[in-house]
Amino acid sequence: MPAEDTRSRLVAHATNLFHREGFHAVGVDRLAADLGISKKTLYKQFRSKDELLTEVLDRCGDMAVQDFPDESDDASPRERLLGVFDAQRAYCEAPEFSGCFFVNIATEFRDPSHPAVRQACFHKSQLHGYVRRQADIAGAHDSESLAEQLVVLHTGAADYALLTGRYPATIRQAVEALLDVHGIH
Amino acid sequence: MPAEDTRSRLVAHATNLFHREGFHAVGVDRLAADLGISKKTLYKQFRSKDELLTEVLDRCGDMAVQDFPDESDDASPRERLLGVFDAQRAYCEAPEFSGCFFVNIATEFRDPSHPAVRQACFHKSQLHGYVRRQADIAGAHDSESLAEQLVVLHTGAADYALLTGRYPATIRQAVEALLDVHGIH
DNA sequence: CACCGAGGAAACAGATCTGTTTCCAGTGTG
DNA sequence: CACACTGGAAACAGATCTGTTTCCTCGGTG
Repeated sequence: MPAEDTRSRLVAHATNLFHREGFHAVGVDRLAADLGISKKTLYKQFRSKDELLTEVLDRCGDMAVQDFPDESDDASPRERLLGVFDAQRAYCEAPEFSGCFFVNIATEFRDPSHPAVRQACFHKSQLHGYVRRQADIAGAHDSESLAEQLVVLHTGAADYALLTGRYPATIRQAVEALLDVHGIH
Repeated sequence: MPAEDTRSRLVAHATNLFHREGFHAVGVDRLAADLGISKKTLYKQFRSKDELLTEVLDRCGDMAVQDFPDESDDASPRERLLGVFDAQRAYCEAPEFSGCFFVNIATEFRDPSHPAVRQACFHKSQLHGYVRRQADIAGAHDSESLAEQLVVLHTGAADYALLTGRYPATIRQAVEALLDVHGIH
């Protein structure tokens, strides 16, 4: 098997396990065994487990943004913003859902200077920017506040789904109420 | 020093450290050393580190409810519900704030049957019940939905404060919008 | 066939944790 | 003083992790 395949299979599997069980809970022995390779091979691809995590975080950061509705389609800003939460709902209702990956990893590494925590902040800021752009297009009078409010709702909804096992059904109503208040129709 | 003092000092200190750095990141050696006692004494008070965590969680569960505005005072339900977020704001802006303790610990123990995770759910359900009671008193037409929405906002606000280092200033406006929608004036 | 390199299996080193045990110093009491 | 008890310091056992190394097997190539 080509080395690149081994590398990407490692990143993919590590993403799953780190997300579902946590970075510290998953040992490199298990990662290697699951993929039918030896630790020797793993450490030839990545200098350390931390380097593997960095690659995992980079990959997830890229993927998360793709879940936002395409800004070049012909939907209205309101529809796009509601679409963010529809996409999140689908994400949270998947059987393997286990919380926001970035928040989970950031909780494990409390140190704010750790790359994992910084990546989590960056992801939130990407959502923030997306909301602001949509709100500005729609002529909202305070897109900054709306963005903050929707980011809070977005984060809270994932937590709620994780703790209760059910995505909060009334989120959509709450989002619509906030969009109405900010004049986005 | 009386044994009871040692016990409660242990619980208090463990609460701080488990909250700020995580359960697994804080060893019993350090806990004992910080308090100037030996591990022997610690293990005479608690059979295991897990038993200490159980006591910590019980104590925090009791304390968290006390942060909700007293239901027997003469404030209106709307004022009480806004007061929940004012109290949270003060909590999040304290220098030692490091996220919702229950969510943090629950994230460490992914197993939903673990007492820590159950305690986290219980705490959220207590907030849910509080909101519902206030909403029902105020004659809301759908107190269940409002409770869900405010719990999501509440959880998300703590996450936001943890990740960004700043409590979301526009939460109050969002809460007021939702209260308005549900007919609570 | 002879050789060589890639990679698996597993031992190993070193660190770090929980929980136990040993030893000893200090203290209160007869 | 003699004795018993408390609790600190530290060694220890056993587990678990990361990362390294050793040994061996197997497949490709001259």
